Amino acid sequence: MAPSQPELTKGKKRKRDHGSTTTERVKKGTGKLIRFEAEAEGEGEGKTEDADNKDEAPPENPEQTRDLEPIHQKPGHRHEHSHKSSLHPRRQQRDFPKAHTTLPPHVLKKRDELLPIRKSLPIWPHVKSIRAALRENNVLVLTGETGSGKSTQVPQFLLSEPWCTKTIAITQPRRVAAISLARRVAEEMGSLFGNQSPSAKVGYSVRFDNATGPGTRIKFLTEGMLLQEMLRDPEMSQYSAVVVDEVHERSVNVDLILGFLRNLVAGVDKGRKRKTPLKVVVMSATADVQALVQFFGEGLQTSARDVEVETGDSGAARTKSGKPSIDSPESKPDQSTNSKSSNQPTQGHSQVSTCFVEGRQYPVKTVYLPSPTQDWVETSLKIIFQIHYKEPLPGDILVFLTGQDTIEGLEKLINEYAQGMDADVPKLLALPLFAALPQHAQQRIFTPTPPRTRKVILATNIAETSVTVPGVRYVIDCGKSKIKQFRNRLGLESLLVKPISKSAAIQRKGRAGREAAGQCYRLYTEEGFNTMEERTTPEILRCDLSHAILTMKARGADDVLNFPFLDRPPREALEKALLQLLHLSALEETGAISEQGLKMAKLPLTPTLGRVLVEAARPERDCLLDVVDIISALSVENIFLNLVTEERKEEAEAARRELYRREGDHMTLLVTVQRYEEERSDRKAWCEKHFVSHRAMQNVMNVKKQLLQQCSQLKLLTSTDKADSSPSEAKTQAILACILRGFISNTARLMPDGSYKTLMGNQTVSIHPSSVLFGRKTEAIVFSEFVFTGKAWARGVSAVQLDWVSEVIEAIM
DNA sequence: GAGCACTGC
Repeated sequence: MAPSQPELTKGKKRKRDHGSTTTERVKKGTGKLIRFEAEAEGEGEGKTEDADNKDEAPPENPEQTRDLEPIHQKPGHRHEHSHKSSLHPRRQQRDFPKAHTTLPPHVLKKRDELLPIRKSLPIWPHVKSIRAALRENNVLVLTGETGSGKSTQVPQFLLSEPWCTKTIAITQPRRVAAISLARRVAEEMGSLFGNQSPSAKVGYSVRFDNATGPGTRIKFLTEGMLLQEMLRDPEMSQYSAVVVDEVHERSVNVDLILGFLRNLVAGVDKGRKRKTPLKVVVMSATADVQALVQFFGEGLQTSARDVEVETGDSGAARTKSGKPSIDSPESKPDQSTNSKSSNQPTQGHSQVSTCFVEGRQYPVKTVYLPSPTQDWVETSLKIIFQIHYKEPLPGDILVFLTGQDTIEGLEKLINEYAQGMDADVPKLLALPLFAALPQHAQQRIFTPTPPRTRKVILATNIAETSVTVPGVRYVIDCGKSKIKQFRNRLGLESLLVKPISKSAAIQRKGRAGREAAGQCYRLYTEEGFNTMEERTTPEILRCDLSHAILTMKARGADDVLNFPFLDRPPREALEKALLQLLHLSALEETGAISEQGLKMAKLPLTPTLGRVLVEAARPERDCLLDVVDIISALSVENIFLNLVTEERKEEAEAARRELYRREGDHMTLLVTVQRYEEERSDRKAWCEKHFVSHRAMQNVMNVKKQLLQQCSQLKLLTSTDKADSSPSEAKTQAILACILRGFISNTARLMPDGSYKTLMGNQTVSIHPSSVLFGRKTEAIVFSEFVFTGKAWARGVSAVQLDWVSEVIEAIM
């Protein structure tokens, strides 16, 4: 039962990553960071802290970090940079606030407190080489492991550079990260934050929340936000540099950003050349340096060849021989920055620099199972109690499982077994953690552990990247996760339990070594580990590409088959998506983006939902406001609460009956949103009464507001349409026609045997039990979601007439 | 005839 202890580490004294004197500092620093991450999870975002000093401007001191003694210069003694101002009129134009006043004392104090922590970060000694690298070249690939400090320090290092006259953008995959990093950097710089004051130098931009001002020089934003900006301002004229962080996570958005940036720095975008070059820093945790360097290096070389052809410049000819630097960082651990352009001084800016920064991590011992198991719940249970009896407190346990059901199963078992423990054994506190859990329940992992208690956090993938659980010294990893996979042929998504990659396993293990030395129990054998894929398949290789391609077309990247992909999706997947966009009339027959397609690309919606919206704005449909309500409800998590017990389910059914519509789920959503809005006194109580999620409804209202704004910007909101509180028959038909136009590939007809078969593809589908049409028979259905979980399910279903469907199909084929 | 990893605009 007990997993074997690995012989390698047994009895051997574990070596720390650093000496004992620095350990204290490190611990202090780590602790701060974790508290700060935990705060960011909460509401309010601490915006009040500096609020009473709104008018006080911190000193502008661009030189401050240059000599590694940034903060020790007295405020007010700032350097004058008249030469810089005359060289860069843009800076004057932006009128970045100047420091005529002293800093608020508490802001100063905080800044000075943080300085020693900053200085102890592994990235701090690299400041000179990072700056030199970007003076020499326009692209830097920086590899920094967890805890290196790259996300907070790199933008600060670059701010004082002569080329940096505008703003630095730094992207994050998640909202919380963008917001909390911005707050941290503001504190470190002794600046106010966000839009507290026009002089605030650090800000962030995430959906529904833009906290930037005229003085913003460092701007943290989500990847999606940057992409939207890139559609509106193709040259990225407000930025001197773009830092792309967490590239190793390889979201579709990051892949698009990298492709666009490569074209931009290489100047291959037709007619798009910036006056001053854009500096690009690509930051990644794992050592994918070679692929990234090659990716940008090839682009630069192509452009250098173009220059040669155009100008006949003999100097440029030499670029051809200048290969991009492809040294792996591990091979040169003592040489922090590599650049191959030094031997070709005439060829500045045509190469890619690399930099490797070591991480900060305590050692973690790995323990494998002697033989494979299928029963993770049972095995986890044994290991949890084995750790609990054997290892001293403190030291919480983090268990990685695949989903809600296994988590709840294990939680129940732990609680049962824990009751049988002797009174002298410390208590065990099992805490589930998954995204669908209400916010307050998720917050429980951040509350201090009660005395003589060990926390056991039972988590999904959410704890791998999104949430940092404090206090963990033991990790149990089942080696699997649920992965979404798009099937091109069927056009449906499936969620499958699959083995994780080696890099994910290493990431999970690392969660045990954030605060002290730890242990990682892998519920698989060492051989099992060795057979795992090296890295997780990037999302772009396993998702529906229609949205990505629409974005590319909207940005003028017309030749999608030759787009610079870091990983090129199979031709079949690209063609499938192009065809889908053609059917949606987002593209012309020639493949060029249509006027309609451009509007769809600018909406924060999938192409299908975007198409529904655009259709609703047409005069003959004239139902935009109702459709916006439906789309808003479809854009958020399920607005109807999931009930567990049979009794509560029946209660909910009865309470919701007045909302249900026989036309299907879409009209039911419309009525629910309308009734919620009609409720003027207590919407929260209304939600509780109808078993509707209040949080989800608040999100619906946010999305609705944003969509209406964008509709008016895109000149879609010009109709005479009025939302009726009870849509007429004709209105209902118009609404369903719009839904059909977007989801024509998601239609099915009733077969004589009572099953449904899709009209395009002849696939059997079933109406999902969550639908109001579950168990009903109607001649045809249209559905907004098509998922495979053991069986093909249609979710978000409306009843339609077969001849409506045929009409649309004939029109587009 | 019964289900849902995680982000994000």
